[in-house]
Amino acid sequence: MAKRGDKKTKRSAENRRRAPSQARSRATVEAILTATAQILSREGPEAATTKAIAARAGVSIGSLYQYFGGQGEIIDTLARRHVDEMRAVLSDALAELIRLPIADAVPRLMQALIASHQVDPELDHVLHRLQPMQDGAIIDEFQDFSATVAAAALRSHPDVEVGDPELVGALLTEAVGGILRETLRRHPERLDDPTLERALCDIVLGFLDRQRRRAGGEST
Amino acid sequence: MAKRGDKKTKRSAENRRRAPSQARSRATVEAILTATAQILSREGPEAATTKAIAARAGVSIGSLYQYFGGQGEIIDTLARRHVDEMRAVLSDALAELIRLPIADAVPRLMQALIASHQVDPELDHVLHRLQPMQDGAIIDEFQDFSATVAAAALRSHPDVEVGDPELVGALLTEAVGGILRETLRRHPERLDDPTLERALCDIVLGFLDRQRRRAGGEST
Amino acid sequence: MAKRGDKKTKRSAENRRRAPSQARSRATVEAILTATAQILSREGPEAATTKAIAARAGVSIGSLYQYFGGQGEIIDTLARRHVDEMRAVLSDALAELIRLPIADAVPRLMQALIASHQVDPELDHVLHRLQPMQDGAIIDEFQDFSATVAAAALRSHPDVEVGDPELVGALLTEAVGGILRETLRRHPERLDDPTLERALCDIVLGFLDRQRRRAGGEST
Amino acid sequence: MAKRGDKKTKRSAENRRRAPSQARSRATVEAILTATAQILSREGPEAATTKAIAARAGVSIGSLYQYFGGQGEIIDTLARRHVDEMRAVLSDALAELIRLPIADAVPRLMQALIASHQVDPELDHVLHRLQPMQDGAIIDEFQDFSATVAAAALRSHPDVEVGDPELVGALLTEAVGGILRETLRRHPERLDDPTLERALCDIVLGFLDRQRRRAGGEST
DNA sequence: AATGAATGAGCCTTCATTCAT
DNA sequence: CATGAATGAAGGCTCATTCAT
Repeated sequence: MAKRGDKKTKRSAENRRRAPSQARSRATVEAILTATAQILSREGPEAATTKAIAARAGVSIGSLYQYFGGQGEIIDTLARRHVDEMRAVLSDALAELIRLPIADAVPRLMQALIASHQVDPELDHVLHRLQPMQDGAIIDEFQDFSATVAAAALRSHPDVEVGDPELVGALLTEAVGGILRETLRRHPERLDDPTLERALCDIVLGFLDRQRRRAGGEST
Repeated sequence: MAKRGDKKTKRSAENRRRAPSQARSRATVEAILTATAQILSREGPEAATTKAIAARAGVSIGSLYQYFGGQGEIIDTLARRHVDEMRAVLSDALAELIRLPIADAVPRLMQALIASHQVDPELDHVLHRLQPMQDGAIIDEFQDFSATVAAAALRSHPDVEVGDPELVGALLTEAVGGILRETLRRHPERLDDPTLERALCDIVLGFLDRQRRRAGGEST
Repeated sequence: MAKRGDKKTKRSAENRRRAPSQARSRATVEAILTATAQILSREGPEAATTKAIAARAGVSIGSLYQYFGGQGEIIDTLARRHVDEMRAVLSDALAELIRLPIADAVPRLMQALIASHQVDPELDHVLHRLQPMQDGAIIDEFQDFSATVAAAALRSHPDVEVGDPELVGALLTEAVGGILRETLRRHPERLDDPTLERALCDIVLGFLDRQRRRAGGEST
Repeated sequence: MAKRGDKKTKRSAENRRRAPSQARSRATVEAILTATAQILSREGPEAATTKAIAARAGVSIGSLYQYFGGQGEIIDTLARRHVDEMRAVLSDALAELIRLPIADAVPRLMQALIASHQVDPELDHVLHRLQPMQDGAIIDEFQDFSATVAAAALRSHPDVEVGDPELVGALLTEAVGGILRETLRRHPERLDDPTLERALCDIVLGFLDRQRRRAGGEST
């Protein structure tokens, strides 16, 4: 690896790869992505060389370039998939959230966030390290999505009063996300502890309590 | 970069460069560290090659190895300094925290955490990305320190009731740290908004409220 | 060069390049080995840098690592080939040696030793200089082989009486080898002088004479 | 090390060093040479960097260049000393050699050769590896000296008949030298075995026997 | 004289990418 | 389409030598 984001990439994005349409092609693309994900999470970013990816995928290095614009694109694609998976897990839990009172909705949301972070924590961590620092990193989309979801929930719940649902949604999901990522990285055993989920709920609900009180106090 | 944490580091304690004692030496060391910090925060980890560091520091590559065991050691030293600075900023605000009621102590603590995260946000972010997945990363020491400080505060305040001050301290600082780092990275303008600080306080105090209520409820 | 025998060699059996199978590959390998041999014998070990080898072989530096684990492995391979060649030349002359009386066998053996040392004297010399002080140097295998051959010859000839054929074989081949290498290195013109071969025979036969006499005298 | 004989040496021989005349200077020179010899024989040629030499000698790197034209000159000086020592050991045993009959002279000579090779076998070996390949290597002077001594002995002994004393002297000393160096390098334990010395004598005397017989036969 | 910080050419090796087969 | 040999820019590091102090 080690070269992502460098200026010396010689190939422009619109190069040669075709959209995989054949079954064979699709299988190759899958193999490449799976291989990359495995290497990335098991051996770390430095191990994810094109040679290693091709070897584990059981294809030739040339095939990598048949289907992807280069190493960076493989990782971007992987990031997109990973984010989509996390997003999907989160979405699944969202359907009836609106109808629940907030005290019930928050635990569900927390469970969903925990679940989505468990999709592939190592990969998630590696992708966070690998994505460019600039804005627009694919991996950041999950945080944005969570924030949006949270904001919508805050906005639609009549028993919640917050001044700026967008901001609050962002802050709360950043807080929860920060906790979850740190926990998964450094204290994965805590995930089995129901205390964690309860604490996450308390953070969110406690915050909303105070916001409500504050709003009430201000308006009185 | 891309090689930190590799297995092939072969420099032992013996042949490590001597601690600089002359004024000239110290200046060189400073130049190297400053140059590295600049490149790291402005151009990213990939740009921090030995050549680039030496060039920006205005010294020869050889001088890098006069004072550091290699590229990794430069970054480690930088990380240590950065963590120490952040820790110092946090510590400064800690003195009389114990005497204050929690509702006053928390805002102070939040201000201190905000201030410590402002020491060098870009560098902080890059160092977080540079850290290996395993435990023991230097940059993690700030989180550990914050957690310890928070735990001590929770423990020593009579108006706080939490079951596991260590865990709660860790979770709250992870939440706040997560928010701050994301905010600094993606929405730095929010820092000027007093809403942020208030929100952080609400998160912490709201959580403690609920913990207290829960504890009270359980014991009743 | 200068780095052979260092501790930092990190290439394990796993990631060693595959044995070349295609014709193109074999040609590249040959080119690399030939280039290395040439540089080694014409310009000395210091000149055998990877850059120089690749340049003379007409390949890129990367190709060196496609087929060899590194500079050291190229030289080891070369050494092995050289030793095998020398061994082959010596072996060819060995077939019917046993049936000849010792006075006829020794001249043949000397001729064979001379011939085997003429395979590539400069390379031989450089390889001797390159060898580490410890045991196990590839280049030493020729001496060991010669010693074994000589010991077998001594043991199987009824007109020879020596106490310790292994030791005597080793000493005589060391003597002859020492003479031949020095002669080739510093006085190559002497090789054309039939005196040399005669002298080598006289050394061996004279020594065996005395051993026989000593053995006879002792038993009488 | 590793750079001896390279073209890029920037300094010409007639550079700056003064002949050491003060006591202090002489001590420094000694320290440097001793340090170099130690490193060379104990740790091998790769370890003999100017830094290591200066460190072990307890002087600064600068001092190396005060007294020597560079690393190469240190080693050359060391080689000269080593050769001189070996030569001295050999010379000491030479005085009354001429008066002894050859059968008594040869054992003495062998003892002397063994003794001279024991002066510092490791250093001797390293110097052989380090000296340039071209003619005129300092380390070769011992062989030349031995050959000359041997030739003189052969010439002056009435009970010896050889056609070309110079050549024979060279060959015999090459043989003995080859045996001794190989023995010291690979089988140092054999030196304690009196068999070795006897074998060396037998080689020389056996050879001379045959030469005499040949000469006698030819003249008859 | 002595010191040792500074220099920088040069070394070995890696790895993303290309392209002939 | 697939292959993988070939490429070569770039990286980290070493070490003989210089020179200001």
